[in-house]
Amino acid sequence: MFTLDQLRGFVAVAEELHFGRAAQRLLMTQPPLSRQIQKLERAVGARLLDRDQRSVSLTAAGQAFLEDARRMLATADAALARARRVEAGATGTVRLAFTAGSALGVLPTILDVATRSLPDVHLELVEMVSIDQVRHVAEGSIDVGLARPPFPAELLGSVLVQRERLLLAVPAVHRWARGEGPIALTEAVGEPLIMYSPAEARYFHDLLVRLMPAPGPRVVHMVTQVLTMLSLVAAGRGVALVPESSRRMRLEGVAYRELAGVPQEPVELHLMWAKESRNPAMHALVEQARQTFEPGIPL
Amino acid sequence: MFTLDQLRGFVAVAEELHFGRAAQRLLMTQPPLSRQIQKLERAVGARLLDRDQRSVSLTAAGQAFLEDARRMLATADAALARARRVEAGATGTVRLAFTAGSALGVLPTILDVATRSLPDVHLELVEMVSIDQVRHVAEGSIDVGLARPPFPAELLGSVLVQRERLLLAVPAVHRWARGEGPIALTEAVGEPLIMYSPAEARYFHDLLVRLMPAPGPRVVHMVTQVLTMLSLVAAGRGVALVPESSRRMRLEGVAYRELAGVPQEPVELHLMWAKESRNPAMHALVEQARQTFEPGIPL
DNA sequence: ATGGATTGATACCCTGCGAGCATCATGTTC
DNA sequence: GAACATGATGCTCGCAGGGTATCAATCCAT
Repeated sequence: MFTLDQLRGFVAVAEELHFGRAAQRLLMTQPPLSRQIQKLERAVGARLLDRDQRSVSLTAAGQAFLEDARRMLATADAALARARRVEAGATGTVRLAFTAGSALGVLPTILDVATRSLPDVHLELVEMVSIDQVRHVAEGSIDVGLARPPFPAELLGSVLVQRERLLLAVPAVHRWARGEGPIALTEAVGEPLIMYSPAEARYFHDLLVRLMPAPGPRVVHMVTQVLTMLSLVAAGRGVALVPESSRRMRLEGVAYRELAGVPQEPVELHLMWAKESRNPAMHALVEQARQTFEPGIPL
Repeated sequence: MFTLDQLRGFVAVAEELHFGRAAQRLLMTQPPLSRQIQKLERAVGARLLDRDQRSVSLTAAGQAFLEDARRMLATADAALARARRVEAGATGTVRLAFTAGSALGVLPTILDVATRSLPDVHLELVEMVSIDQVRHVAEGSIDVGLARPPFPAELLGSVLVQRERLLLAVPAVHRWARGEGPIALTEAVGEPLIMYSPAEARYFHDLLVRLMPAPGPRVVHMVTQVLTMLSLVAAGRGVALVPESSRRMRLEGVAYRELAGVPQEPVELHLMWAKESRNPAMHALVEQARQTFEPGIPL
């Protein structure tokens, strides 16, 4: 088999059609170049150059081989550059998981930051609930997640990217739908409540259980998705506590009221990644996100 | 700069993920192989392999470089064969790219047509996803592609060679696996769905997004290859929508059902080439394909 | 805990590939 | 036919790269 140096020699001679000048261009003397070409022709098993003591020309086989040789050399250069860029984190692929809720809120910002500051990094998006994200990120099948706590801190790093209020969603036909101002949580628990499932939507479930005063509300449904929850509210099945960003869904038949008697912005969303991951593009993305969000979040 | 031998060494180690076995495969001992890789990494200027005393794995840069390395080695082999054929007086060569999916469907027919009507034209085959095909055909490093739309019409010509149905693939243990008759798409979206990646498998991704009714399915995985998709189905991770031809893979643990509520044959495959190419053998092949397929496709 | 097994990295040796220099063979030009 | 130009060949030598022996770190079984 031939070597890349032989290819470079061949391309130079094919372009100059002159061994001496080609050797000069390659910063070498003419004799080794001659032998390089001979060796290449033996390796290929075909005459590539016609040299008749006075001038050099390409054979048909040489013309065909020249194309391939140029292509190989170009690929070689490109491969170097590409590998270096990947290592520097300037290019590559990041697999990003997000919760359905974050698609309405902070995900567009993240995508914006990523495409602006890392234009050559390719993003693969997968929708996934928080606990599944934690598993996939820990396993390495996903690089970063937009998810809600808790995370196993020894494996995963995380940075807070969003805090938001909890609103009360009520049916449009409900007596509270037309009112103004906040409604006290103590008052709200008198209504039938649509609750989050403790398994798939553990974060919201636990958050609400912590906030609820002792007697506890009357739970009429347990669901996983905020969208399902709002559909049930619209159908008049009860009221629900939802993060403010879900208001952007603009669902027919649902009205929102502020809540009193709850912490100001209790709903957190984090960007989360495997600490020991060796995907430089992922680390670059996280760094960008950190710079964008970390100082900007009023705590 | 690196050498082809170093590339061969790297590819072997990347495939075996083990220096000893890779060295065995290359008919050499392990120490020089280790140094070959070190030298390659120095030449590239990036770590390509993570080796932690016990196991070897590819870095992100290594994954990117592996693709290029494989391409260079393949080009090297092809260049030898091509130069020899040209010297032997054989007429032309056509480099044909195909998607993994088309290998099961229309590719055999194309090969049949080509070898029957153009016996002296040599065909080089490369497997490649559609977007890569478009790039390579536009650049001229591939002559024709069997790919899915869209194509930039000002650069590339194309002709439809296949339309096929979309089937629902379900795990063999699923309750639908033993049934008969079509399943409505509206019913199917209730199941967890394995989806196509929007980047590498853009055609299928966009097609499914267009077909899906509003609430949207629960996407549990995003993959690029139909084979991966069917493996996940076989593993019981969810259901998938796949082109009918993939049925020929006969994967254990997967059952197929027809779909109702979708267009009859929504999956298209085209033969596609660079209009301004000067490869006569390529144009002859395209002409043959056009005659074979153009009238035969019932639209 | 401890000794053996596994695996990639190092030390050292040695062969041979390939570069340079000098020179040859052949063809062109005046 | 002499001077020149150009690619090929003979010879020498340095070093790239392969082999053997061995080390260092880790895993595993007892």
